[in-house]
Amino acid sequence: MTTRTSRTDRAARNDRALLEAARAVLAEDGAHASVAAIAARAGVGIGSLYRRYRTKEELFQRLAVLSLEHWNEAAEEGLADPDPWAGLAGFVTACVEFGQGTLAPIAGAVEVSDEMDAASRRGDDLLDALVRRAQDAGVLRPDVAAVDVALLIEQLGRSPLVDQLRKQGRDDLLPAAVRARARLVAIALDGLRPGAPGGLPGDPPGEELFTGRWA
Amino acid sequence: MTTRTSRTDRAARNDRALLEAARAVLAEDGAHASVAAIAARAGVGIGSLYRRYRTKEELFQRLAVLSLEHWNEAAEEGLADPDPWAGLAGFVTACVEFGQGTLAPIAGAVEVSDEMDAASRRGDDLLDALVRRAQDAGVLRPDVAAVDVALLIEQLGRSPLVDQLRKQGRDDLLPAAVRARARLVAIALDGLRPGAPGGLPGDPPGEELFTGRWA
DNA sequence: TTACACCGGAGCGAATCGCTCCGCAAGTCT
DNA sequence: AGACTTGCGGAGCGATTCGCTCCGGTGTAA
Repeated sequence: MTTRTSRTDRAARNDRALLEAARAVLAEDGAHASVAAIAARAGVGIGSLYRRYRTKEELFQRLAVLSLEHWNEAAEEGLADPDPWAGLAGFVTACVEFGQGTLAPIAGAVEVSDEMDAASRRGDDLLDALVRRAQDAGVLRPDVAAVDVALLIEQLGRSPLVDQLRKQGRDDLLPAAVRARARLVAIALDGLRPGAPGGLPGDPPGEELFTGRWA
Repeated sequence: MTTRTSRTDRAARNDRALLEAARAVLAEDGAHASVAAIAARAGVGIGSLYRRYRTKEELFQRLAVLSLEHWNEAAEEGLADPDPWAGLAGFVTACVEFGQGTLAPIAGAVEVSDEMDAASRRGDDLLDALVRRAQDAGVLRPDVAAVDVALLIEQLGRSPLVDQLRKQGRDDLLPAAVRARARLVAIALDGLRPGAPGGLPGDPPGEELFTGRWA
């Protein structure tokens, strides 16, 4: 049997491909990523891109919303885990693997909508809850602040390890790079557990440092 | 008394300013950093830049050499420390604060000279010694490889926390960003100490993943 | 004062940018 | 089946930015 692909099916698939391509190109090229590069990677014409998103900014804004939504969903899944440590660790891992932080280059460029602002505040609250629950259970060192965890995710989530290799066409090394990043995450997570000999230097930084807030 | 500045003094100062500016702009703008931006930040005319470095590539190559030299000097200082842990921790801290890893965007672009190749291999050996000494002393978890430490430095050394804020002109937040980064380094270092409940996932990755090798 | 080494930046051609517009292929209706 | 309609792809637009050259101006040394 031959499966017919309707026009709307095709449009939806193009949209998904565009968003995924945009994330990849943005991670590789930074804030100056061109729409031509995004369309090419998605296997889509420039015209199709501009029918779906009227400007480059509109596409980037959509991307930011998706990023915030993923953050919040991952945090909710973490809170649903009965084990406080596993919940926090799973959240951090999910965010790093998703590439949370690869959008940082455009954080100051896109205009913040009300929707983004609300999602961002909700993400703050969810992370706070995740951190406080782990600390109350005694499985997270008490001197780390929620913003420390957020910055850790942002820092490890943008991955030269993965994105840059892909840009250079070294696709053969990609699986190794993903494994290497997982090891770094494991090291950082171990550093978050209680029992460290010394405390953290300085006071916790202000929340405004975290570009992932988009607000 | 008025201090006379000779022509050669001025030239030397311009050269230092150019290199520092190049590092800063490269960290902020990525691989597509323009020579105009570098010259402007250095407070120097484009003409002066092109008298000292005949092409953009030549400037970037010089930058890579400086980066390798700093790595090796920091590693030697670490080995000179009688305390194996303090030596390793100091090395990591020095490399992160120097911004080792901010040059990663151009790692695949500049041509590798024999000088760079030799310095790179020497850097590998120094790091190996640093890691092995700490593990033999029992102050570094045995399941981390030297390349894990190298990747950690590269990942934390490129600092959106610092560079991106500077690009956005938020100089007021810079000290806070530096402190925040120091806290992340402290967390990661604690994760490198022995006594973690679980081991690291997967095998240590191959050395070829570390772009800082420049070879 | 004269001579000149060095500096700064206007401006070159080439490349790339975001974006528009239209010819064409492929589902949908009669 | 044939006409209609919808959405796709990419050539090409003006504007911008790129790396780099080249020369008039500036300030030091003699």
